[in-house]
Amino acid sequence: MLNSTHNVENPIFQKNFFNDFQAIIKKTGGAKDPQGKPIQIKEFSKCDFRTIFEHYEKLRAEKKAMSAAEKKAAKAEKDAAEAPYMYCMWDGRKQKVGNFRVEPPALFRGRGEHPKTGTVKTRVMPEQITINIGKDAPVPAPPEGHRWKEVRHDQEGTWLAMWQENVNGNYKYVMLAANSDVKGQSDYKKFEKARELKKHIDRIRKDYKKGLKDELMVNRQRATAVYLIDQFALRAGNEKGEDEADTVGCCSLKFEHVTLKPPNTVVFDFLGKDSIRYYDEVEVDPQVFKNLKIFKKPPKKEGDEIFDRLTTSALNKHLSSYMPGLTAKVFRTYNASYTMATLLKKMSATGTTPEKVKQYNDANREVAILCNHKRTVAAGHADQMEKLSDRIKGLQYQKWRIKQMILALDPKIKKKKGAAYFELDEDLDMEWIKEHQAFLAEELRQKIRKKFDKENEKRAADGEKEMKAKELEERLKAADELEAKYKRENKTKKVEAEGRGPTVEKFEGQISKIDQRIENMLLQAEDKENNKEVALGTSKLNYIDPRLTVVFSKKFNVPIEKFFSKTMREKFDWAIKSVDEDWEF
DNA sequence: CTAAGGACTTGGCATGAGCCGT
DNA sequence: ACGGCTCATGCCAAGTCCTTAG
Repeated sequence: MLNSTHNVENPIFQKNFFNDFQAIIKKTGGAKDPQGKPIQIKEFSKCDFRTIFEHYEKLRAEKKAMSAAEKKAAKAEKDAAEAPYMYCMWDGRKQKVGNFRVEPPALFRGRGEHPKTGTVKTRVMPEQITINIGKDAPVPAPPEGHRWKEVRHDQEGTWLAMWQENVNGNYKYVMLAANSDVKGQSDYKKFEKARELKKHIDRIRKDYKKGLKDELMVNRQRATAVYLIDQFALRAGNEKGEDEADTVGCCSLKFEHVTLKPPNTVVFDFLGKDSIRYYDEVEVDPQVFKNLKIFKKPPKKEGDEIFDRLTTSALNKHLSSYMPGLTAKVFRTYNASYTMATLLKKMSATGTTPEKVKQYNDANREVAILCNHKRTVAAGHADQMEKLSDRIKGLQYQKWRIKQMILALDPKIKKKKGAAYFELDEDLDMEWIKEHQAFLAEELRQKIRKKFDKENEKRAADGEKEMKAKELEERLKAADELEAKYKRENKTKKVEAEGRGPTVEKFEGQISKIDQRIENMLLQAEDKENNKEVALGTSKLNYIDPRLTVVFSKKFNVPIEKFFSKTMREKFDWAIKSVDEDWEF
């Protein structure tokens, strides 16, 4: 991780790591110099860990350098070693296990400004691990010379093994994979619960609207919080400890996270789960605005909680009075799925498959934005967009040339199709075209060289004589000719018909193919740009009722594979086989 | 009531397999 | 067949929420 400068330069990371490092050095007999004399290690900045880093770099390089056959063999070996742990028997049925590997030792990183970043996460020993297994099942043997912490026969829990991690004292569980029966059932239950909320939502909304004016401050705070959770899909916001990153949700919002702009605009600006920034400027119900103003009234100041009379458990207790099992997070599921359902319903079934997929993704994106699912813009995003637009332009240019070839075959077509048809696209100018032509020529040269080298390699291998450099030069002339041809075309604005037996029909066929490719790439480009800082995966995986996607797929006749990957199809198997196209959320 | 314990879902991101255009 | 790139997948951290203890 020496290349992970973002972490390594963080002073908290350094301090936490160095404390643990010194303790471990001490515990393992102290440090020695090359002569074997004991020495004290006192300063992090004087330590050079590069040899460790280089060691791992070397291993990486070796792995990368393996031949395809070696890689295949290594993978087969790994698969064989893992095979016994991949599945378990659950009530007599074979089920896939999710995370069957214990987490290896590492430096804890955490997200955001985590006070414990850099701490050494130690190796988990069998003595720390509790096994949960059927009463009559044979207990798997711990590693030689070790024993399990405990063997339990808990019928209620869904975990197979459990341990406590040393950095934060969190529990870690080995559970079944997402495609297992238990996980599928609980997923189904989750969405059914959200659907049930539909029957109560009007009453709840009416109630909290009324509650916004409640005399009792506790109730008024509660109603305001439910309003925010329902309208803006905020998380519940449990209290957090001193030794965790400072993030908030609804109930833990602080004074400085909410700015009021009269008459009724509210600006939210805070770090939510995973220290992801939530920023939104919204108009709210006038009474909500008034309430927030009251909740922020002096002597309240920065650092104080807005909902000081409210806890998540009180809020959830209240919610459960409307409907058993109703909690804050159900609103997120409900509103996400409801939004998706509404958007999908509005769609028309016209267009090509990529267009329908894009429409679906657009709806998916709206849900992701609602849930504030973000990602950092990929490092090469701008470059990638540039490249994509160049490829589109390249196709437009290619199309223009083919059109000129049609004219070369039959100049009379110009009148028939209209002159505009044969004009250059407006985003192509001569400067770009010249650059592009140079690029195409260079590309051709590279190709020729590569082919030449390859043929020579083959000749050498077969014991034949290699071709001379002269031959390469000869071949490279093709690129020069191409350049000359472009030059001529630039001058005369005419393009000779290329290919064997060129006909207008053939060219038109090529053009419509290019048109289709351009269309697809434009969609792709738009999607990419819109998605640069929105993560669609989380909402698709956890919030949008998969049955909505199945219905859309059936109704609009788009294969489900366009929306769900293989693992997702397995996870949502219960949904895929349960609904027809009339199903509604 | 609060705090801690415990079990489960949700979340972003690194990575590596496989896909796609050439 | 190959290399670049995309996207699926695994990883594990960080939430939610229930239960239990005091």
